[in-house]
This record gives sequence, C-alpha cells and structure tokens, in this order.
Amino acid sequence: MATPVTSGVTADQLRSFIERIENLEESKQEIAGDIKEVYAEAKGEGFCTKTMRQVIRIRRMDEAARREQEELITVYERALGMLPDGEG
Amino acid sequence: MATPVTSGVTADQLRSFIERIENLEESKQEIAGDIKEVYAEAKGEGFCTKTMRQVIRIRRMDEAARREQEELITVYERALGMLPDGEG
Amino acid sequence: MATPVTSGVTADQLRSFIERIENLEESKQEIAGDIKEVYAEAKGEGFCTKTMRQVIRIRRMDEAARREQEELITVYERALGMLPDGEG
Amino acid sequence: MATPVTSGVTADQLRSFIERIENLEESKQEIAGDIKEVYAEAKGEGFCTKTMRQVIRIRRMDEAARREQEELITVYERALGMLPDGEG
DNA sequence: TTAAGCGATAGTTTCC
DNA sequence: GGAAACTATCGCTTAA
Repeated sequence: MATPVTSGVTADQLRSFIERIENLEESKQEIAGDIKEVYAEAKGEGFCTKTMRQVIRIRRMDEAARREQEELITVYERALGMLPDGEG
Repeated sequence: MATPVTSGVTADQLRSFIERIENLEESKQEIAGDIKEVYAEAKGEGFCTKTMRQVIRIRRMDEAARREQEELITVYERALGMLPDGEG
Repeated sequence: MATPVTSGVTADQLRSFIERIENLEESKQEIAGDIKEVYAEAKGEGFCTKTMRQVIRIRRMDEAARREQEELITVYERALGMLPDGEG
Repeated sequence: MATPVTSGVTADQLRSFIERIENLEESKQEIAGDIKEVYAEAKGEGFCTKTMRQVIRIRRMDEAARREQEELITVYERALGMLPDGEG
C-alpha cells in the first residue's frame, strides 16, 4: 500500500500545484520585463526614469493610504451601528 | 516655445508612460495574488507550502543551470567552427 | 606574521562591531517592548488596538508620501537650475 | 452625555497613546538606522556583513538557550524545595 | 562592465 | 490560523 506521500493521486496534485505556480511566476516575470521596456522607451524619449519611479511610488503610497482610510471609515461606521457586522 | 517639461505633448507622453507602467504593475500584483491563492489552496489540501517553495526554488536554479550549460555548449560549438558567427 | 583574519587588531575590531550592533539591537528590543506596553495600556482603557494600529499605519504612510513629495520637488527644482548639484 | 468616542477626555487620551507610540517607533527607526550604519562601517573596513549577521544570530540563539536553561534550573531548584515560591 | 547602493520582494516570526 | 511587522535576500539601476 502506498503512503500518502507516494500516492499517485497526491503526487499528481502536488505536481499540478507546482506547475500552476511556476506558470504564474513566468507570467509575472514577463510583466516585469514589459515594465522594464516601458522605462527604457521613456528614457529613449528623454524622460528621467528616476523621477518617474519616484512619482509612481508616491502615487502608489497615496492610493494605499486612501484605501486604508476608506476601510477605517467602514470600521468606524460599523462601530457606530451604521452597518451590520460582516458587511462592507 | 514651451520647454519640454511644460509642453502639452510631452506631458501627455509622460502621463501615458506612467499609466502604462501602473497598469502593468497592477497586473503583476494580481498575479502575485493568484500565486498566494494557489499556495493557500495547496495548504488546504494538506501540503507544506514551505517545502513547496523550496522545491520551486530548486527547480528554478536547475533550469537556470541548464540554460547556462546549453549556452556554454553553443559557445564551444562556435569556437570549434561548428556554427557560423551570430547564430544560436 | 599574522594574517589579517587572525590578527589581534582585526579580531578586536570585529568584536567591537559585533558588540555595538548587539547593544543597539537590545535597545531596539526594549523600545519594542515599550510599544507593546503602551498598546496594552490603551487596551486596558477600552481602546481598540486594531483600529489604533490602522490609524498609525495611515499616518505613517501619509508622512512617507509627504517626504517623498518634498524630495521630488527638490529634484524638479534642481532640474530647473534652481539648486546647484549635490545640494539639498 | 457624550459617548466615549466623542468625549474630549477620551480623545485626548487616544491622541496621547498614538503620540507615545509614534515617538517610540521613531526612536526604534533611528536605532535601526544606527545598526545599518555600523554594518556599513564594518563593510568599509573589509568585513563580510553577511557573516557578521550570522554570527550575531547564532549568539542570540545561544543566549536564548542559556536563559532557557537557567530558567529550567530555577524550576528544578524550586521543585526540590531549594527556593521559596515566587523568588528567582 | 562591474561594484555598490537601493528598492522591491520573498520569507520568517510574532501577535492577535 | 491568519494577518502584520520585520528581516534578509535578490535584482535592478546607476555611477565610476
């Protein structure tokens, strides 16, 4: 009798998970490459990529803060009985 | 004459670059989320995600080593006159 | 002649670096403990520490974005010739 | 009658807690910066910071193990009636 | 072209 | 057990 570790079904399952992750990571790397290309293109047009990165970073931080704030408002509203638990 | 920094065309160009990058980064983040989900699913099936990560890391290194070797073989072949310059 | 690795001077130097780092890490841990205590005290007064953490996180993000923006302004000013290189 | 959330006293209390935590976190960040500086200085003197980090980690584990052992000895001593309850 | 500095990401640990 | 903070490693960019 095969142990779970060597069972064909489990092994196939594991293989499937691994392959799904590897495919996703490959896609992620492709997108990272695309991003590099856009920066290279912008640089070729005379833009300062360092400043561009900084702008993007600030916009990302602003967006993250905004989302957190909205979430916080929801927390407050719920605390004040304006929303049922678990909604929002 | 407007300087490049304040010209409408240049500003639009910059905006376009920024937006392209931000969209790509969003896609990248979505994929990162997908990967997390697969790990969570695997964990739910009883697999050890820490080990899975190690396996994937090792496979990635193996793949890199394999590519290096193939590249090296091509270099040797070219050095031996078995391939024309610039091919391979 | 001793090699650099085994030289007394170098060993003393290394020991000194290690001890300085360990002392600093101890101070850092003490402060982390103080933070925990403040949270515990607030909890004892009936405050929701989860929400407090979120508020602090938002304030931190806002502060970081503000600093980046100020830095970015300096970059722009320099680009426009308003500051000499290396200053600011 | 004001609810606790909107009472001036409670708001001041909350503000005070938040500020105390933020000040402590700032101190913590300063120390983290100091640690980075020491590593940078050591690197400038030719030391391998990666190895230094390992050494420090090992020493920390050793210290933790030593404390565990001493604690265990105290437990034994108390169990053997060598110390009054609550001392050590 | 490569070293070094920096930013981002992945992993570990800790807290709730 | 799940989330968040911290740490360490990795890869990119830049400057020499």
